[in-house]
Amino acid sequence: MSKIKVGIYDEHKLTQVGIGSLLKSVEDIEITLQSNEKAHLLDSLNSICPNILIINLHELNSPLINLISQISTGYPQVRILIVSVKKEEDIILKTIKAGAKGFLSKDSEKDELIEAIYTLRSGYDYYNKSITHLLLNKYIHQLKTENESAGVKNLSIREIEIMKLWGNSLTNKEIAEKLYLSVRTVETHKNHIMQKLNLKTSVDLVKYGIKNNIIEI
Amino acid sequence: MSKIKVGIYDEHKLTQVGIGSLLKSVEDIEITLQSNEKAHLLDSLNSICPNILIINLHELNSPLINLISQISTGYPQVRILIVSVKKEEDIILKTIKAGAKGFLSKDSEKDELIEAIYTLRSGYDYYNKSITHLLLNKYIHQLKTENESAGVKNLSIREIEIMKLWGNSLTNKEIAEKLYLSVRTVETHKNHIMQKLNLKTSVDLVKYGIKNNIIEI
DNA sequence: CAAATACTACGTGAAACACGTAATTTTATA
DNA sequence: TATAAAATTACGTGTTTCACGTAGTATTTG
Repeated sequence: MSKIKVGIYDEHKLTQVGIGSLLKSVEDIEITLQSNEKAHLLDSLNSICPNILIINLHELNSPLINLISQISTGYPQVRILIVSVKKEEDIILKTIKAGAKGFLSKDSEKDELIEAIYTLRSGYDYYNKSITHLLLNKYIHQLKTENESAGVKNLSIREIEIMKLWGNSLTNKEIAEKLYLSVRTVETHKNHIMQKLNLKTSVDLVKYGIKNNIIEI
Repeated sequence: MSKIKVGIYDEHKLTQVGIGSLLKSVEDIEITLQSNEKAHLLDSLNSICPNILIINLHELNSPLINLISQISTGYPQVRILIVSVKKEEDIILKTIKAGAKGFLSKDSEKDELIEAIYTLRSGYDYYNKSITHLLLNKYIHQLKTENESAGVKNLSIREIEIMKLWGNSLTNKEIAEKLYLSVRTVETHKNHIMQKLNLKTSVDLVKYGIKNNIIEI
């Protein structure tokens, strides 16, 4: 097999060099792209297409998240590996959601970095141990305590109230009567809900409600 | 530190002995309780309180799930480790939800069993690698997007087919197009479904579908 | 073979939904 | 505090879905 083409993106030159030199000594790996500037990176990706793009994450800001999702959708062959000092849950989740295929914390060993690269190369995702733990715990926690509605905050109290009644199999008319509203108002609230949550069908709304513990299954 | 007190519960005596003899040779572990009968186990827990209770899982039935949650709530100091031939997702999830703190599949090595025991002893949860993968994948998948699955009884094949598509947020029109039917036929099928299941609203239908694994949440 | 079930489809009226407009009130924020 | 933003209420209009009935044509089954 030919060498694994690795790109490195790092907004700080110094640390970029660090990762670069770490990988230089590895037989199967060749660094084909190094960049510390967004525009330059995107430009380069058009001509040079690495198998793995290591993004050295210092601070997670929305431009960077944007960059990740831009690359992961625009260049799906390029698999993104995040290397990050910080390993807060929400950083990891955001990068994964944005399309990163792997996540290493900075305290990882060189061996692990290489293992991660190989793993990504072979099509799997890679998350290092501490992160695996983090994700697992979060997931398990979610499994165990099926409670609070977190991201539901965008909905107003009234909207949630109506959603609950509706999720309890009441018709619009019944909801209207119970809340002393016109049926049209109930409809309007539901329209707003659908718009806010960007849902297409009421099936989606039921699912959303269940997932967010607004609707009892 | 004193020895780790391990209990073994196994509805089949033969396999119980297997695990027991495996652990007998381990210095730090002492088997303080062995049982193959629910009532006996619960009774014993009142006098003997092991640190770890290994439950050898052959078949997951609701009495067993009940037992797990009973122990995990009634005797929180006893940390439950499931050893199971089967490693289907839903079995794992159910045991975790019920309060198991660890899960090993039967193809695990002795070393892993011991590692699991130590890990549980020190207060952490333990899930073996293949399971970790499973959970992680499920979680990550959940983070990224969603999909579909297989069904149940009363309903005809066609009806389930339509229910699935509908549960996947297709409109009647889209379903009709996909299956080369008239929209009226799709409606008729849905009417039949509602009648058969004796459901009042489509909210109920979504819930039914989810509960019966026809609709993926 | 008869009976039941499945699959197809239409008619009709009611309910729900999509999308827009809009007045009033409450809440945030510059 | 003035003003913008969001929440709550409601209607108009056209489309889609739902409830309930009818019905012809398979297919399965006792």
